[in-house]
Amino acid sequence: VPKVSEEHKQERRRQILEGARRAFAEYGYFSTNVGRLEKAIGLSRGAIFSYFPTKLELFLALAQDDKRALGETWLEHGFEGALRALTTDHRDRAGVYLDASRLLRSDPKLRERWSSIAPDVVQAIESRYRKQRQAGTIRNDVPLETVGLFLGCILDGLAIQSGAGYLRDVDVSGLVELVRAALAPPDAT
Amino acid sequence: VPKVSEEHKQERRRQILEGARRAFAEYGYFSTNVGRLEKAIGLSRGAIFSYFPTKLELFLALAQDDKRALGETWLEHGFEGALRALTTDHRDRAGVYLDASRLLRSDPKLRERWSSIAPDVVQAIESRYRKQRQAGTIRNDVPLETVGLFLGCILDGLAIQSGAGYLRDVDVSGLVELVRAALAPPDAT
Amino acid sequence: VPKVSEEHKQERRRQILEGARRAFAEYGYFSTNVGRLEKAIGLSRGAIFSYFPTKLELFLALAQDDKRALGETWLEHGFEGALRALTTDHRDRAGVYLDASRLLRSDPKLRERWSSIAPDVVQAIESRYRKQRQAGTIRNDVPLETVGLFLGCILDGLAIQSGAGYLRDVDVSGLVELVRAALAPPDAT
Amino acid sequence: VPKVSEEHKQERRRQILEGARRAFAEYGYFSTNVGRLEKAIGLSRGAIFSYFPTKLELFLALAQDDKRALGETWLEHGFEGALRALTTDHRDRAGVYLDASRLLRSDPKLRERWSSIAPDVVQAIESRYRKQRQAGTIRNDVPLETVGLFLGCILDGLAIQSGAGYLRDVDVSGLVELVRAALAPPDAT
DNA sequence: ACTGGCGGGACGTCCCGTTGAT
DNA sequence: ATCAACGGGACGTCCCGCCAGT
Repeated sequence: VPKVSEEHKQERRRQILEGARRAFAEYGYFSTNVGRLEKAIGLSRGAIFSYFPTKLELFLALAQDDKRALGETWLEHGFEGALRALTTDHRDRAGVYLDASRLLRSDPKLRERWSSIAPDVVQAIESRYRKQRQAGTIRNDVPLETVGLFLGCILDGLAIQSGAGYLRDVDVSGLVELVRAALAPPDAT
Repeated sequence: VPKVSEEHKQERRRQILEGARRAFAEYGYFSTNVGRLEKAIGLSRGAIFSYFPTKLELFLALAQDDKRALGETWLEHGFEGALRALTTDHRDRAGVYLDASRLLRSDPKLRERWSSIAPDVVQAIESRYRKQRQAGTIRNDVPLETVGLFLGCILDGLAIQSGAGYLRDVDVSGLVELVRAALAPPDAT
Repeated sequence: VPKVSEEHKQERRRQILEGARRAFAEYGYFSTNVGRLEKAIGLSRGAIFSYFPTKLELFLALAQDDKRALGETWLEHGFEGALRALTTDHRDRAGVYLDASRLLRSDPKLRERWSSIAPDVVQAIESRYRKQRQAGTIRNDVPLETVGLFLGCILDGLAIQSGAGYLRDVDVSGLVELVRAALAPPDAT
Repeated sequence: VPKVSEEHKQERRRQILEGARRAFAEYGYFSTNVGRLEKAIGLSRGAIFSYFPTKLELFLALAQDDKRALGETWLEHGFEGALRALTTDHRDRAGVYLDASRLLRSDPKLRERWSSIAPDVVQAIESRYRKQRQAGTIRNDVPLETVGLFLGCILDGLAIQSGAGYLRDVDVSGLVELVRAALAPPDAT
């Protein structure tokens, strides 16, 4: 018989993830020591490490959530919506995402793990663009892969630039217009 | 009377920076410990830290060099050249650049320092796009700032994606074509 | 809910201070590295530095205790008692005291901190000698300050000499007699 | 054939010792790193270490000089002269002396070495007090050794106290009077 | 004779994850 | 379930002394 309800555990888990996101976003993965996690989360080491075995696992769980969340935002509100989210609600997520990207560079095992996150969402996005391409909504003279690379660059690049600090009011609308123009079929006058 | 010639010191400095770049690119700033620096550089702690007071200063000197180098490549070989460089010769630079971006997020003092690097190159690039905009080579219905944001996103984004590892042969040509289309004047049929 | 009782913590604190005193007395402040502290205390770095933030703070806490303890011995057993204690029970304290004196020379901030230790005891000692001076028990043709300087020199000097090692059996009785003669009223035949 | 004269070498040696004294007095033995020595002396590592094999040997040579110098001052100007010198010209020497005392505590080999310094001067001082004792100038109801302990305590104690900083104008005259009274024959009315 | 680049050991501190106590 | 004391490894930096170079 569990002492606490399953809901309680889920609630605690959420509390830990939320606090951890704030800490990781503010200090970065490596500069976030356990003391800072404790403070940001409001629980002690023991509690935190009973939900996640290591600091890295906690971080990865977070990054995983974020990757899925960003993908779902993209699906639900379109690319523009994803961009806007990056500069508003998901700002902290962008920090985590950046750290994750950096960790991925160095560790092939992590890369594998990363690519297996939320495959359904990734495929849904891909299939949407494939359809748009076939329907002629977006140009089809560049490979679909390149379109993905392009959009990924914009997303990731915005994550970096929005964190640089000198971008208070990012002109997302302008950016979206440029992206639209880039992907518009050539004959669209 | 100095023990070694000035040239020798410059040579050593270059040796240290080159080795450090390899190490930082492979492991990331935080996971590059001094032992790895020693091994990658081929010198001892004593030598390394007689040229740079701290690991951070060494890293920043590197990032500074890279920011300028990328800017100069951009000036000399155009945006496409800069993109290609990122995926070929400058690949290691991209890793350093990514780490720098992450460090910048957390530290306002570093941000200030970063923005004061190579202002001449930055201004030269800006003025070039301003002229192109006035000449009608690129569209003028979006602010110059937004063009900068767009190009910056592509560059930074490519830096992230090229390091992710699953991009062996990046379709830079396709990417360039999309960028061209994005910036082309609307009436260019 | 704390894991261990308050008593346990006090006990641990005492254990650390006692071990640290042995180590500092034997090797001196600077030659007492953390490994020696661990060995002398019987706890690990983690434990020690969870009670005292730095080696210096640990040392200062110790010196503070000692200054107060010596003063209280002086009050309770008189100057002779303090002298005897220095050569017997407080021998380790003398070593710590000597190191503290040396540290104080170089650092004004430490000096200030030092002078604010156990002011009640210091004042009690002062007032005792003031009364003795007024009562004619000790000579009053030298300023009270000079008496303090004199006694302080004897105490500090004995701390040095007793540690020099070549003084196994210090003639404290003779020393006390000389001190008595020095302070006796001139007309006391 | 030596390139430089013997005088030059002696001069250099003196320069090194003088600079080193300033540095050691200001920072203490352990906090005086070689960089500070270089600055205080005006020579580089290489030069310094060609005259003294290690930092410790340089320090000991200094302390040795100081012990002899203080003894000679004592012989020449009496105990009062030695006391006054400690608070004026020899102030820096006091710092070195204190460090030496601390080092001696921990190292028996150093102790032996220390006690073999300037035996002639030490014996001259001893014999002077032996004569005074026999002549009845100072009391003879305490062992000569105790007199030595007493005077040593005063000297060492003053070295400590004069460095504490809160003693700007030390009442040496008063101190001397107390010492005189302590050693005066009992029947001296 | 003198300089200072350099090797490499040692230091104090930090920090993660475990464990025993509540 | 939660806490915080604790172990012990690893880190960046400092620093001494050597010796190659002028």
